[in-house]
Amino acid sequence: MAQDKKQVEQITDMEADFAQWFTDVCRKAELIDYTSVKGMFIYRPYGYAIWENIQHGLDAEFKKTGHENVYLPVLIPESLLQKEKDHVEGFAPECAWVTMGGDEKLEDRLCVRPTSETLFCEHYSHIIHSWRDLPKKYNQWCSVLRWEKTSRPFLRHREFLWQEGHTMHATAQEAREETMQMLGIYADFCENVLAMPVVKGRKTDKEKFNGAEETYTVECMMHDKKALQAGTSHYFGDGFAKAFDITFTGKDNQPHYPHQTSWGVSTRLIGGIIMTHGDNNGLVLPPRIAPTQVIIIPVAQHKEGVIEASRAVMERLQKAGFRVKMDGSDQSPGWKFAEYEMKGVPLRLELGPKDMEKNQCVLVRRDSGEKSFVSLDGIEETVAKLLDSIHDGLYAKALKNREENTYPAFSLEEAKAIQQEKGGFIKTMWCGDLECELKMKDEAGMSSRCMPLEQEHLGDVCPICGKPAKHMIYWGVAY
RNA sequence: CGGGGUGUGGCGAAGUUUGGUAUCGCGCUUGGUUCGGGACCAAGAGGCCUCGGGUUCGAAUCCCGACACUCCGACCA
Repeated sequence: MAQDKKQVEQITDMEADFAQWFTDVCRKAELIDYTSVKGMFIYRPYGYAIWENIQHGLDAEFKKTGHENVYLPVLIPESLLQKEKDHVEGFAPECAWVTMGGDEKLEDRLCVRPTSETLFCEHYSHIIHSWRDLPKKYNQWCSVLRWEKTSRPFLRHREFLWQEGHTMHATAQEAREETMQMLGIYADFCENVLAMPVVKGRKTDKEKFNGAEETYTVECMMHDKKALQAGTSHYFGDGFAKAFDITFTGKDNQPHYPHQTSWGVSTRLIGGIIMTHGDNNGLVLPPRIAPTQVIIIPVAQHKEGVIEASRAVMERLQKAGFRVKMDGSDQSPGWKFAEYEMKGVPLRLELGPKDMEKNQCVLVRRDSGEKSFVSLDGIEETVAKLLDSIHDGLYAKALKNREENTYPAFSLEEAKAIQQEKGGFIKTMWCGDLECELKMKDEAGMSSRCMPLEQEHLGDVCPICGKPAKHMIYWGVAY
């Protein structure tokens, strides 16, 4: 069945209204529900299951690289938050405050954590004394609160789920290596598990994290050509250590400040998955993250043996390690086809009386709609191959979208024209001055995305001011 | 935070201009027939019309206010 044919009428076409399409998918695929508090969303079982799979995958990578999970409190005293000047300036405007305990007013009001650098620093100041105590490589899975003015499912919540890694190292070099290692883990995860190609790069001073020396990012292009920052990794130097008075005694018996990193990804990744792979029939999930990889639909299930045969196939596939479900409800087959397409299940397996006679089943890919009749002998291998092929196809399609919508520009006018006519990423040279960055924002409506680690030489001068260029940089409209 | 739009059973809407018993489609429940692309027939259940004030004999409808959703900006690692 051709995939360009729209089969789910409940979802707005993405070409007609991308924002409405996104909201429709979030709701119709049963990922999310709204609550009576603005910007606060319920992750429904299917949506939360995607997050759990992200957690399992990333957590395993964190553990492999020597990180330990911890849990810190949800409340931060204002006095603690204020110790690092840039940090408090960045976050104070979007903090939610606890000012009452029961019916008593609190002397030092408490901020609901927007991020936990300050708490980690306080804790590290207690437990780091000697070079033998380093490195400390902690990670926390939790939710954070930011009082955003506008909110959208997955992309901007007032409360969202994330992980925040916070590490302390004896040397700057080791901390820098950690920063880059974690950026690499995020990039690999996005590409190999979520099928989302990324651009790895460094943020400009304007865009970097408040209090960081350097911020690195993995940037993705969504289907509507807008940019989404999928993950971020910061090198802090010893700025926080100084502000929080964290010192250790080195092998030289002298006091030293440790060097710090932090890094995180959030449930925004789910928004990225939706906007990278989704189509007009709804969600399209990359197989390695899909809560259900194969949905089995028994056809004419009242006929003798159909349910039993379907269940047998399900059990075989489950035994082979796939996440498989069978829908034996009394909805019509057509209803079920539409339902699981909307929910983005990568592979549908149909099994009816005709198939049973021939010892076969029907497999339908969610990404292309391609249908094949395959033998039940060796079904495990067939499914494995198809799921890998779907992953590769999704990745290739997303990469093609990014490549076809990335343009070099050699003047501000050209950048502006490309942005207005085509959108997408624009790459230029850049002198490094904030003034030029602001000009690009004001005149072309684009913010800097990153200075990619893989630099290209597009020229010698900054196209905005004409001064000598220091970097190649990506620009775009971002979520 | 500024500007626009919207708020009526679970969902989508009509009704608001011109105040007078709450409508439709889908979904839901039960029974039956169906079953390879959102099946059909029959009988049912379900509504503080977002919330709070006001005007009126009477408000979904008019007036004032609040809240939420949504779009465009600003802001936002």
